[in-house]
Amino acid sequence: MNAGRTARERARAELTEEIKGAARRQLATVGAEALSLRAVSRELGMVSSALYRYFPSRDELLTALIIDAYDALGEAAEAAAGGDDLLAEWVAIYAAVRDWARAHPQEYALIYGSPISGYKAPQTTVEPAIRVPLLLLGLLQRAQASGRLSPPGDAPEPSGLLAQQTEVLVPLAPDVPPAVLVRTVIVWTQLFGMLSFELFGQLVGSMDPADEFFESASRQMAAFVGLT
Amino acid sequence: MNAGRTARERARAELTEEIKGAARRQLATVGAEALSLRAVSRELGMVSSALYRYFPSRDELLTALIIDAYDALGEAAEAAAGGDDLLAEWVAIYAAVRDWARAHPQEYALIYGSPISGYKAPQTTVEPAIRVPLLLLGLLQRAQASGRLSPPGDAPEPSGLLAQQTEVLVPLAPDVPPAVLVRTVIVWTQLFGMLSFELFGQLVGSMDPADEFFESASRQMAAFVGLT
DNA sequence: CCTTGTCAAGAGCACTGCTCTCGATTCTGT
DNA sequence: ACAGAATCGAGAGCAGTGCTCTTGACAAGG
Repeated sequence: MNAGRTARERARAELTEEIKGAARRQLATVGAEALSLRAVSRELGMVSSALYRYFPSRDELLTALIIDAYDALGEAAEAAAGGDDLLAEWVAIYAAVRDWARAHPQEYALIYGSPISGYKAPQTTVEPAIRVPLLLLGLLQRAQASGRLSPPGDAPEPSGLLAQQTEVLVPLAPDVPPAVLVRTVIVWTQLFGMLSFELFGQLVGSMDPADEFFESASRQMAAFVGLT
Repeated sequence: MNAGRTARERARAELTEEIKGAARRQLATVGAEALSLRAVSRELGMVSSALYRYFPSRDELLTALIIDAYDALGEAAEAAAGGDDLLAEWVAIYAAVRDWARAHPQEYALIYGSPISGYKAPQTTVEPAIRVPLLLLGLLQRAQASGRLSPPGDAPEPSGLLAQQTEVLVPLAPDVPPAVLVRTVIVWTQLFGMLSFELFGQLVGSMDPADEFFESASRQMAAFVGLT
């Protein structure tokens, strides 16, 4: 693990982690757009310009934080997977995603909120970003393999461009019928839409606190994709 | 309409609008968090401190823009309503919401993106914020009244706290059964989750462009709430 | 040992939101 | 019609920001 060769390299790796830690701590209190390199450097007892030895710009620091956040969320979700009851697993994944998001609202906003102005997400963020939908898709694939997936009869077959786009998802869950793949995307957008509404305050006054609504939604969405 | 009494008041109202216009224009290019009072004042050929005669702070300006955005979106959605075919109306509302959002991505991000750091939405934003869900709910109420609503049999009855929260929605659509009210909230979160994913780049690589996916989702969500 | 690369520090640039003061203008009550 | 009050834009200034460039100290490898 700690195979940093020279003392310099080890010191550099450690300091890089410390910077991210301080940045994450500040992120949690003031939010992403108010993240200040100078404040981070103050917390670490160094001068702001020294940070640029480790991150060439504020955006690069944000990118590192974004990737870390996607990975943390992905790990939290994957930790909730497993077990024999697929429906219980589905509901547990929903709950784990929500728990992580509520525990790290600013990091959630960083990855699912409005894009930072002038900031273009590099390709490296794509892979960690799709861990959760991939997890759901994998669950459905296992369900299909074990005969626990009953595609609802009213799920329309995708056609045209939509069918073409659905093709891309087939390798990820070869046995899941296309109609269910489309529904999985719908369900995926519903999950994070619901979460964003809760965290960003759109539900205040109606479904807040959203515990029971969230659980009900997770079960209804499971039924929607045919998971029983 | 233009009943500003004194010349001062008329000038003030006009300038207030001009400031919002310039701010909106800047918003569209640089985004919300990079909206600069000084840049707005420069565009208007005045000094930055003068803006504080019209908006006590940057946040107040943002609040005004937020309310305007909610209202613009609400109007766009309401303009798509009407007609005799309720299902077509439902799909048209979805399309209108999407069209507005894609035409005004920064204003959309302003209201449905991550909350601005340190900014607390005042109560005045609530009413314009719920115009779209209210529109959908009203449509379902009309559908129920004309017997066009067939609540799916598998829609679970809300219980406990969820049932209690659903009560709040009953006055808005008295004839719509509680199970459908819960589903309407689910559908509402799906709509804006899907839209946020498209606009914020989460769908790139899978369902982008999302035209066909969006239409399919709108129809499947209509069926989900029982609209035929 | 001694060159080479890396490091933190500091000064400085252009920008931000916001406050305060200062005259000038406009409105309002008499 | 005129005096006092309210409102206006302009300007200077404060504390903060991201970022760049230069300088001198230190460690790594030949």
